Amino acid sequence: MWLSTKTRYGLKAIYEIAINNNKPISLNTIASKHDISLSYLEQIIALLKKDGLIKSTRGPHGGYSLAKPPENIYVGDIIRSLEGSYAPTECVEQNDLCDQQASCVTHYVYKKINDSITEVVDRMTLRDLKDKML
Amino acid sequence: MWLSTKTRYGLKAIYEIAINNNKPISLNTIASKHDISLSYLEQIIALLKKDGLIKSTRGPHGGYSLAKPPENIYVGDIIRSLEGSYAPTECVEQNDLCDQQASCVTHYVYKKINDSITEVVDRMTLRDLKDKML
DNA sequence: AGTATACCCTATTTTTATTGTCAAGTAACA
DNA sequence: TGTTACTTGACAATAAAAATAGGGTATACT
Repeated sequence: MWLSTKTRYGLKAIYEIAINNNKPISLNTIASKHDISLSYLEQIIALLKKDGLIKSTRGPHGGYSLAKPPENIYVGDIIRSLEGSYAPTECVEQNDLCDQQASCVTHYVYKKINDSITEVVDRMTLRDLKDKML
Repeated sequence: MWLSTKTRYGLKAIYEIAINNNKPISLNTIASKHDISLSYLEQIIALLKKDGLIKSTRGPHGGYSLAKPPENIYVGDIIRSLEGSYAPTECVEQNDLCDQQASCVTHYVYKKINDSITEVVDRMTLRDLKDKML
């Protein structure tokens, strides 16, 4: 299991935000529904906000809502925001780490894996997920 | 970076074994070539042996060689032997962990990712890697 | 027989990252 | 003007990964 709780909680959270249809939803609501500590959820949600995927409304009846239409928010964006990277190795995400990439057979394997994950997550949007569950 | 050094070192090692063409190669040779501690490499290689991917020859001129033809050894087998699992979440590898899989949108995402990795690693054999680098 | 080589096994330590908790704020709005 | 809710930063607990250490056993070649 290589996805951290940050990503797992965060993905659930942004999906909750998405299905709330533009009405702000409070972290308290999400935290109690999914049994996550509020403090921890605050840290997680801050990542998604920093990367411009969600926006916040303060005060009573405030909360979080999507910063753009769900069809423009890719699962890949969400995972990269929360997890940082889903690359199986550093040499795949950081090209200058090793100068033998061209002749490195293991790098070839890792790149194939990374590409196949990208293929999945950068084709899938929050709109797709919403539609799927209706 | 979610693949452990176990997998990274181990994959390099079994590839070295594979390109040595049935002649046993010692761990000392591999360890010094790739700058890995011998003790650590021993632990790693033991996993591959336990799972029947390589075999050992003791004594002088001994070492490790493939237990079967390279076209019958899949990269998926190697990674599963070394890493245990490449599933992004537990709920993907262990079905009885959560009873809401059918209606769980995040499970859907994780399963898609897992399937795409399987697609890559269970199509790739050590023969393919050898051929690629010739 | 003796010795060097190389595999074999288990325990322990070090290091690092994850997973949270806690506390003290700031902003918005009814 | 008080309540709701977001914001920030420090830090502790835990678990896993990464590596070290040190003993042993089998085998080939003098």
